Amino acid sequence: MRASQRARGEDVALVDALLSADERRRSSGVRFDELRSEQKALGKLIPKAGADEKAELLKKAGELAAAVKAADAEQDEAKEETQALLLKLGNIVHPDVPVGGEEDFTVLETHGTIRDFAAEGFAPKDHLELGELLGAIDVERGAKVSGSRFYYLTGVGALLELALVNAAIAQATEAGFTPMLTPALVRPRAMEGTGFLGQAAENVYHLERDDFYLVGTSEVPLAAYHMDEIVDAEQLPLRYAGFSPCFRREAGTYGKDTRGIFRVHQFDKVEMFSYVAPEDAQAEHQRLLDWEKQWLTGLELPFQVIDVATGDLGASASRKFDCEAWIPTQGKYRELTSASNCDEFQARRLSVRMRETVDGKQKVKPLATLNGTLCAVPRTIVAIFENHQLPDGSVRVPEMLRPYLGGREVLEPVAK
RNA sequence: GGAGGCGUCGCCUAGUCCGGUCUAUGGCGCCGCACUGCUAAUGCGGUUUGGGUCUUACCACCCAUCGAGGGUUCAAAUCCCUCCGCCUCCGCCA
Repeated sequence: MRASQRARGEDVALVDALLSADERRRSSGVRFDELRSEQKALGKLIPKAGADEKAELLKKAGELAAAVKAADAEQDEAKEETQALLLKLGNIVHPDVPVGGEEDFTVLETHGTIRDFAAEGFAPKDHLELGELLGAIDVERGAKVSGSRFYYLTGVGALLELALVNAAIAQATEAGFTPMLTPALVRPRAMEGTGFLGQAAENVYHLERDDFYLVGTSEVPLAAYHMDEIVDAEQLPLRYAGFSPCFRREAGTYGKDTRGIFRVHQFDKVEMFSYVAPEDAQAEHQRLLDWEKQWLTGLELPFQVIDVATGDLGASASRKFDCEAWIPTQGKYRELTSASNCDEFQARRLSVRMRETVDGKQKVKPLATLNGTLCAVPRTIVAIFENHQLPDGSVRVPEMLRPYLGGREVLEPVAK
């Protein structure tokens, strides 16, 4: 069930059931084809037949029709079972992924320098305290209006979000991504195909009356963008930078990260999404990670890159690299971005395929999809506030961001 | 929200009233070949997608596919139902 078990091959029973259901699907399909062929041949004779001959033929045709119907029903049933089993099966985990739970990740790289606040002679304030001093974050009214884990970004906080989003979209566009504004409400098929209705389902908002799901990331509408399409190999890679609100129920996180805006029910995010040939997926995964590193480096944040362990992978990723920024008041690295290689998992479920020519023959096969966070706004704000704070509660604006904030170099506390 | 129209194998399109002759028409585009200094033009042939059987491979054949799913029937692009999408008009609205 868990990814760590998948890695050790404990889904063997599921795979066996899947294979046998698929074989049943195939064999009943063959039988259906044969019966149908017979039926068609007989059907051609009927209009031409004489009166007495006709009665005989109609009787035979009636029997054949019943047999066809039965074979068809069996085929449908086997197909359904195959599909149901397939949807239960998680992606195959990359062999290099560390086995274990959330804490069993491997640190791949460390970047930047952690500030020594003691040496600087002051104790760092946490992001909420800073946010309130700057007039940037209002969680009290967020809770009044919408409940816990909701917030307002106000004044310079709102400007900072817009600056971050613009900077992120600019970087992605520069790298060749097509900017996309996506739907935040999707149909069940998009949600299921992307892999969010499995063990992640409890964290998804659902609008029962209209049977819409609120997306937790623009990965969903971007993955489903080419649903049921066949893409020419020459068009790959297709790269999209989506910007959308993200909604997460955060079930089972009571008491976790309750302060401030680190973990919230609604936030905005710029997400990178790639469609590539399967053989190019690993290289693309690395590229997505590189773009994330470029982004965090530009924001002058100290961070580490981890190889997420099997138990924390989710259903759709075969491998996941997270970039975790240092959060001074927590004394640890926390996830800011996440790059997943889904291989053909999502493409199979959403029926996105590629057409390539091999030895002069056209071949259609599933392609690979990958996604990576560029900027999840609230967490990025948390990291910027805490890492770039000054003794008086001001926050230094990283140089890269200044053009997007009207040249502002420092955010300063406002009088209450 | 109300009323009406529409959805055919890349694009356009015939066929749907009246079920079997649809193995889905024609044009455009595209691919191949021929012809021609080159190009163009012309002629001939090919050109939905998926699955399967057979095969070293090529080929050949079978089944499904006329927006999707169901139903009626010996037989459905064609008749009936549900759903999805698009268009027009009305209402409401940022």
